[in-house]
Amino acid sequence: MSENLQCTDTLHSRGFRVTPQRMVILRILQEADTHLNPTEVYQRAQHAMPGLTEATVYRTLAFLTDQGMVLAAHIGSGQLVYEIAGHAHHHLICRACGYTLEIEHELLAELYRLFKVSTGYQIDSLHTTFFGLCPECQAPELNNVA
Amino acid sequence: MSENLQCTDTLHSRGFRVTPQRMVILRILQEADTHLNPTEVYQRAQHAMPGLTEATVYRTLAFLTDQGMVLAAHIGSGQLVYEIAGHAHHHLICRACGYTLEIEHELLAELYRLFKVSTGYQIDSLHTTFFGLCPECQAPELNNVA
DNA sequence: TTCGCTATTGTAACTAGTTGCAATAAAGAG
DNA sequence: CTCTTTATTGCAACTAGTTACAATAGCGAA
Repeated sequence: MSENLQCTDTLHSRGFRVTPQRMVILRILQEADTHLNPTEVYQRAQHAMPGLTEATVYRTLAFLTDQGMVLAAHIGSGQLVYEIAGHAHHHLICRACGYTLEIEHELLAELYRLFKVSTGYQIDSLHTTFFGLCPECQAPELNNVA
Repeated sequence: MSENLQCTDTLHSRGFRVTPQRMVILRILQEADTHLNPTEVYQRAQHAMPGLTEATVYRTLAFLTDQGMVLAAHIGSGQLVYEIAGHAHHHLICRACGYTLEIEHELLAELYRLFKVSTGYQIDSLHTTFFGLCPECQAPELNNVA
């Protein structure tokens, strides 16, 4: 609830409007414990607000991402998913079983400093995705000899 | 040319067919000095092979990516681009001007080792994209005081 | 070389995502 | 409370990307 109030203030102070559509979509992302793709957001929003269109969902997600209230990430080939902007974190996704692990941003902070020093680029990706194999899915390929 | 022969052998040895469509698309990616999106690949392919369809371009790019001959990367919101698989590298993209810098994989190797130790995940992303601000685009926001 | 198997392509219909524009409604002024 | 401004929405048409299925064509076998 307090998060919603905070978002309301932020929007007001930046000259944007607080609309029920935006509040519904923010609420959905806050209550989700994981990332959602636009269609999932749309489906959940239908319950709270049957008239809401998919175009508005796409536009609102992009808008909230621009405002830094929501983080967008790519998972798999082309799928964009969204998540409420909380603690900065990144994803390790197993490309075999799809299991997703969150890692703290602090693990990448040193890398970002290295980028800054060696290239001048100030990186601010807060939601980077890395693909690989989780421990379970490495096993069949490596340990089946014995 | 020798790269094409190598790809031919690889496809044969894995039981896949060597088709003119695949060769054309591989050639285009080899001759491009940068990454291309599917539409750009399609347009260039039209010259060499007018009958080629866009569906085949999408399918072939996904296929070549699966085979490890081509690398796919996300740039911007939802755009997937492709690049011939050569040296492993990653991208730093300026979200203000869009300028893209390549960085060697070696810079991320230590991070991957850290992932492996702390989570067990064996990361193999060879084409990760980081967003931020390039040195020129940082200037107006930071240095305009004096 | 010819044949047969089947991976691959092209077609066309489909789903996903975007955008222009008129209608609506948030929010400040009176 | 009412009016005015204009950001935002819904609609509908659009572009981008995917997929089912029949036709085509690699390529190994004879």
